[in-house]
Amino acid sequence: MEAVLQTLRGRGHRITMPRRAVIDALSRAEGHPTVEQITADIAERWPGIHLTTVYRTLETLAEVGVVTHVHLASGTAYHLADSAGGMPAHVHAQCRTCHRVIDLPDDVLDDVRRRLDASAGFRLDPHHVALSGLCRDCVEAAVEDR
Amino acid sequence: MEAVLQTLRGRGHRITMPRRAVIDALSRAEGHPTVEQITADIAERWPGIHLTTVYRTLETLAEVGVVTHVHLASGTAYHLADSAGGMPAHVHAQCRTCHRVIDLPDDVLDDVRRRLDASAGFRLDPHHVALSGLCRDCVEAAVEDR
DNA sequence: TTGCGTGCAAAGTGTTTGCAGACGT
DNA sequence: ACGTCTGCAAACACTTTGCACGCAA
Repeated sequence: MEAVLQTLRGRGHRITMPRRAVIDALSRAEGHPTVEQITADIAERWPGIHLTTVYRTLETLAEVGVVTHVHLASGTAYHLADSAGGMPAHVHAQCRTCHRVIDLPDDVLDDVRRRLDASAGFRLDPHHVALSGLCRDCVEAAVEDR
Repeated sequence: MEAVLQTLRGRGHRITMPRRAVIDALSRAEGHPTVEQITADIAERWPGIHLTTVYRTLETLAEVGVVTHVHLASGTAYHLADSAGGMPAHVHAQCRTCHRVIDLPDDVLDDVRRRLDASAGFRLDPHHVALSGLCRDCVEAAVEDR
């Protein structure tokens, strides 16, 4: 938390209540909160922080490199970067039925990445979008439905 | 085209001008058009077809299984399904700089899929979202910028 | 003739922008 | 005191919905 604030200040940004609030929310968040969820979480302890401000704050934090975002089928989710005390980098997968996000080992796409680079010159960024599919529970639920 | 119309009719749907127009647009489309692009393309030859109708038509065609969609970072793109005379199924990758969509062999994610199924019970759907990264041209452009 | 499908308008989402005032430095 | 940040309202892009009419079957 303090380290993140220092990074911010070092880059010429100011330390404000909304920024503390967002960083706080991200650091205590379990999974991969959306802007909506972050704002809701903040609202309980730091009332009056506007949704717009959360968007702008996340943008600033991303620019400075302390937050990362993933594109999910259901929207965009944020979390603290590894270097800022968040989870180590990992690949995301999302269930297209229940929308649960599953964290995968960071190297699951390494082979694919090598292959795409070699064959098409395409530099895969494994963290930027979530893979899509069905989680175990939803597969089982689908089977029971028959 | 005719085959697709038959499928539609067989499922109890009616054959209408907008539906012909959308199928026509999809079958002559080069890449992975968005709803916007499909509508624009249609507008030239079949004026007066409303954006709303294109959305609804695509929904119907998807329900019947003749069109497929991919979630790109920049929106949703559609194309005819393999079984409806479209391209064979393939994996998509999109450049996060120029937004170009690159088609990849359908099997690039097979290993990953097997691994996710075995380790987490997650059934990957390789076609539903596009992988993200940088295409060759944009990698080179980035290097030149230094 | 029946009722599905369409055009149009309007409402919904999720995100961004413009502006005046508040506040960190 | 300066200039960045914030709250608010409004604009925005994309997608969905309600409704009355028109047309496929």
